[in-house]
Amino acid sequence: MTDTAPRPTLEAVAARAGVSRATVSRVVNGGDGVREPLVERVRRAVEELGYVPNQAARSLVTRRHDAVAVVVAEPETRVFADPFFALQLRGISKELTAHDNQLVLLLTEGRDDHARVGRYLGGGHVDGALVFSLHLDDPLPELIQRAGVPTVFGGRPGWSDGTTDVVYVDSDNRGGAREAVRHLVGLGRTRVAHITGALDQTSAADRLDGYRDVMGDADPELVVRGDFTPAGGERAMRELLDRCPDVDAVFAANDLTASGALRVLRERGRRVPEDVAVIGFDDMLPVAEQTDPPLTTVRQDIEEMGRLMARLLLRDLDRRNGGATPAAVVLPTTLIRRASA
Amino acid sequence: MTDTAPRPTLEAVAARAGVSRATVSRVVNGGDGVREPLVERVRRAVEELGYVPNQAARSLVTRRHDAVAVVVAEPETRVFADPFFALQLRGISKELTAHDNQLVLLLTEGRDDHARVGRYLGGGHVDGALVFSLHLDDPLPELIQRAGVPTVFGGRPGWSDGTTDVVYVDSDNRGGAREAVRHLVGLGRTRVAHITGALDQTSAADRLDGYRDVMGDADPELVVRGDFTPAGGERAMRELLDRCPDVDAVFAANDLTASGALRVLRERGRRVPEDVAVIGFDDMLPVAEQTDPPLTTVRQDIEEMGRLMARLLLRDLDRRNGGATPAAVVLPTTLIRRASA
DNA sequence: GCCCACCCCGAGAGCGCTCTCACCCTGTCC
DNA sequence: GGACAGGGTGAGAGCGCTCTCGGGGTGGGC
Repeated sequence: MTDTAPRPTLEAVAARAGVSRATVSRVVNGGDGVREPLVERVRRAVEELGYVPNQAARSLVTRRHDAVAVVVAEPETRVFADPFFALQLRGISKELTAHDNQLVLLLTEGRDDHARVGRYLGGGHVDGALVFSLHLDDPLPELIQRAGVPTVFGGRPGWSDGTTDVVYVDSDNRGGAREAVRHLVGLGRTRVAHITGALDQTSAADRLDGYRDVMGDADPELVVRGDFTPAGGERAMRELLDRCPDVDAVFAANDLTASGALRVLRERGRRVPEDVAVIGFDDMLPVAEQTDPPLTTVRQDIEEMGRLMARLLLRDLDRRNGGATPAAVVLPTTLIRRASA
Repeated sequence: MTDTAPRPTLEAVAARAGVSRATVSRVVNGGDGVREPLVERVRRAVEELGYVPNQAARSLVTRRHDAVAVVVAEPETRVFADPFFALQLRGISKELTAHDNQLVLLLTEGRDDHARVGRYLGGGHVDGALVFSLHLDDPLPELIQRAGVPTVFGGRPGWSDGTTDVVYVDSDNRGGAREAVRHLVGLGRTRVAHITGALDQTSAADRLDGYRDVMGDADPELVVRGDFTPAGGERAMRELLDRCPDVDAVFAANDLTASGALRVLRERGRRVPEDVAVIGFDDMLPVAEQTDPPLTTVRQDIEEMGRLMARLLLRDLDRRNGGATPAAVVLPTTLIRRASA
């Protein structure tokens, strides 16, 4: 079954078409500078023999791999608990295959893996890397920077405060948060609270900043730490109700957090949205649509983020071909109105 | 920043260590048959120069790539709506990196992509493939079979009815379903219904079979078609309540379906589990733990499935080294008791 | 003390491809 | 009609590695 039929080489195709290896190579790579009849003959020979170029041999001389690594630093399983990652991956995949690039997936498990990833990226197996760096103190980005591989980050890396020329794609967390909080205020709510995400992640910090942009530092009691999980949302909501029983709106750092908050509100007999309006973030469908009531939330186009990351990286790799130097991109968000606010 | 420092070659290391290329190669690949002092010298030279083998050059001669493709056929977004896929990927990744293999991810979008995948796999870029074949009529498996690449499937492929020697890893859908239904019967329920999954998938068919193993064909009215989605679960539950108002238990094909069913039950004023007991399948955490009441469900060790797939494939690739021919593996499931049944 | 076996190591031939360079052939201009 | 472009094609080198094979050194047995 697994008979290893010796795959035809360029040589074989050349022989069959009655031309030189060089000509076959030219045809296979686009056919520029080869006269039509010859092109045709070579094409036929390729077809008949079922020739497929040997990528290893090609890379050996071109020093290109047409492959990019996707690095997902994943100390916690959170990444896997939502479809965020999968959607982004999908966007990346689409864009990469559209440009005949392969996607090499690198999942890291704990610190020990960092060295391995660094070695791999430095090892010149891929032309570039797409990196999801979630935490402020993640040593991975630096390792990668050192490896000298062109890289695009998913989400603003914690250490990139305008100075360095790091390329990343992020959604407008701050702006989205502002819109959500403004919506709550527009509803006439005056005691608008915020349950934060894990603040060692830039997305959480940015959302908090957005909240503050609108609410100022009015009542610090209204800001409670969460951690992006439903359990964290429950805990925070309980604390909030104890501390500020008059709270009439909650902007949660993400939908998971919001779902936890909703549960506590119901448990304590607060009606949503009548007594307390709730807004989440992410528009994570299996959650946002299934909560009771369905969640008003801030949507980000996650798949587009992935696609964009890939596009920026490929552009960077093609820079020599006159492409512009890519810069960071921040995608807009949209408020999705459902029943909770 | 992206200075292309010419990476050191075997030649360079050899020169520095004062030995031949062959010796360096031997050391780099394990060091068998090289005397200790030399090994040491070479190691040092490698270290000092920061030598990393050129994978392309290596593959060119060994005809090995130490890379396997993971193919996810994904006509529908369902795959992405749950963490199933991500967990499996994680198991795969762990096992592969433990054996120094790379993971090349191939996501297919619609039928047109099949050809591309076939070409890629046939193109000898990877040593083997792990394929998630969800549907009975999926043409992908055949394409892959034809490509002659060693393959392990995730989930029993529809056409593999014992005859062919296809290798796959699946969980014991039928057995798990039996256990769930038996549990319901053990609770004293007599009108146990089943909301199926999308029956063009073997997992759904197997779960239905498991249900029938226990309930027989008693009352065909009690079996309603679902499609693995919450919406499908709602629809089916409504139909069920209309048709058989005396239903006192529901075994749903998965947790998403169960969550939809729960919503309808609450809406119609049926108490769970007092009036109607509900069991799901998958133990999909963000859903199963968040439903009201928390869902009793059948857990499968998804990450382990992934790990096992990778292990079987690697074993297959190593068969020449005396490893046994791998066969299909079916993993056990466990009933997780929460509040809904 | 000699021969043989065995173990290390180095030389060299490729793996399949790209790419430069030189050659040739056609056409054009004077 | 001859020289000169200029584009199309082929020859050949070389990318960095593995692996076979042969030579030389070492040790053991008689």
